[in-house]
Amino acid sequence: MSEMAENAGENLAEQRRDLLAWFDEQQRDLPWRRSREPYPVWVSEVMLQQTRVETARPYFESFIESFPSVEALASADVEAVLGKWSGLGYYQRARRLHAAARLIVAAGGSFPTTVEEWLELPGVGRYTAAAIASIVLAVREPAIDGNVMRVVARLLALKESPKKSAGWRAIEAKARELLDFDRPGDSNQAIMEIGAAICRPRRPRCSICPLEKDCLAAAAGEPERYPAAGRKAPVLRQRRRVAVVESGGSVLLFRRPGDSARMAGLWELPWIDGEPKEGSEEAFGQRYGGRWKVGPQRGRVRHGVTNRSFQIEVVEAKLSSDNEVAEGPEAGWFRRSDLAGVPTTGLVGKVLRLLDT
DNA sequence: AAACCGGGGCA
DNA sequence: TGCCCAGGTTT
Repeated sequence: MSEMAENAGENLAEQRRDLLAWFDEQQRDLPWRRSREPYPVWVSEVMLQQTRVETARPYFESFIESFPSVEALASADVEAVLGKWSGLGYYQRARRLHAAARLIVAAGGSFPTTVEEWLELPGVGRYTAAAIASIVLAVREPAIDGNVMRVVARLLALKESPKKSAGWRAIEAKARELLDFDRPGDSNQAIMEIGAAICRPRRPRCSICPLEKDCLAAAAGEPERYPAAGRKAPVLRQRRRVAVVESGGSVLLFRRPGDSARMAGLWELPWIDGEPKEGSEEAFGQRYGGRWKVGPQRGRVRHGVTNRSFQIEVVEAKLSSDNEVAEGPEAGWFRRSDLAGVPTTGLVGKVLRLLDT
């Protein structure tokens, strides 16, 4: 072995040690880190898809309490699962988690034992499969999420965008090198945690980073320059009017069709699209049935998803007769205090919170 | 590869 | 308001 290659190998071994030493000392106490059982690790990884740790934490504890095992999850009604997920967003994750639980139980109740088997489950992509397999099975597979992408792009001072295949391959190779041979799951979690706590998108705290001496971006004094930005899609703006119909302490919600492309089967507030103008009473009537009387505006909320931004006007409304809405989509009256276990869209909670203030 | 998924939190 | 987050799936 040449001297240079030998040094590189020693540096790598040192980086792995530094990473684990930092993790052993600084890792957060998170509920899903209390065991390495596949079920809680799997649930946590799905909840953490596109979701911050502190947001997911209370949902995880409540979810595990309601569905303590894969058997409990599989035998639960999908409605109950969605109800516990309500407020977390991206509800397809809950549907896929539930469907995967039924697949696992139907196949005998044992969890996958390889990355490839995990990948076959709905809702488990290459990130999640690698994360679970490294934590539960000690498989040496890099779990590359947005945090890892940023940390490694900075370590390498990577010129290419990680969203291009060349850039992504470079990140994957480096991330793999950083994994300990005995504790790859802790290595993966350590890089992610550094991304969240130290190697932040803006104002990274390089001086307390265990990898600072190995980081080319830090050495160049411009860590924020990485990762190289890809093309950003323009945000589409759209106006919407949402109606709150209250009667006897209950609010009127409608159920989205079960085969709907988005938010299938969730309960939502009645809405119509377009510029707010006269005539929206007819539009509500056409969409939901009944004769509508639209009252005063109660406020505005913004509801953004990925590359879409809804500007929503919240109005009060009344119906001349409750049973007239039976013509439209499935309708239901819900007491505000009972909504906790009901699978509603995120917007329902947002609008009702607005009315409380 | 790119679009889409119709979330949520924070500066 | 823009940006980011422990991404997955479809086209």
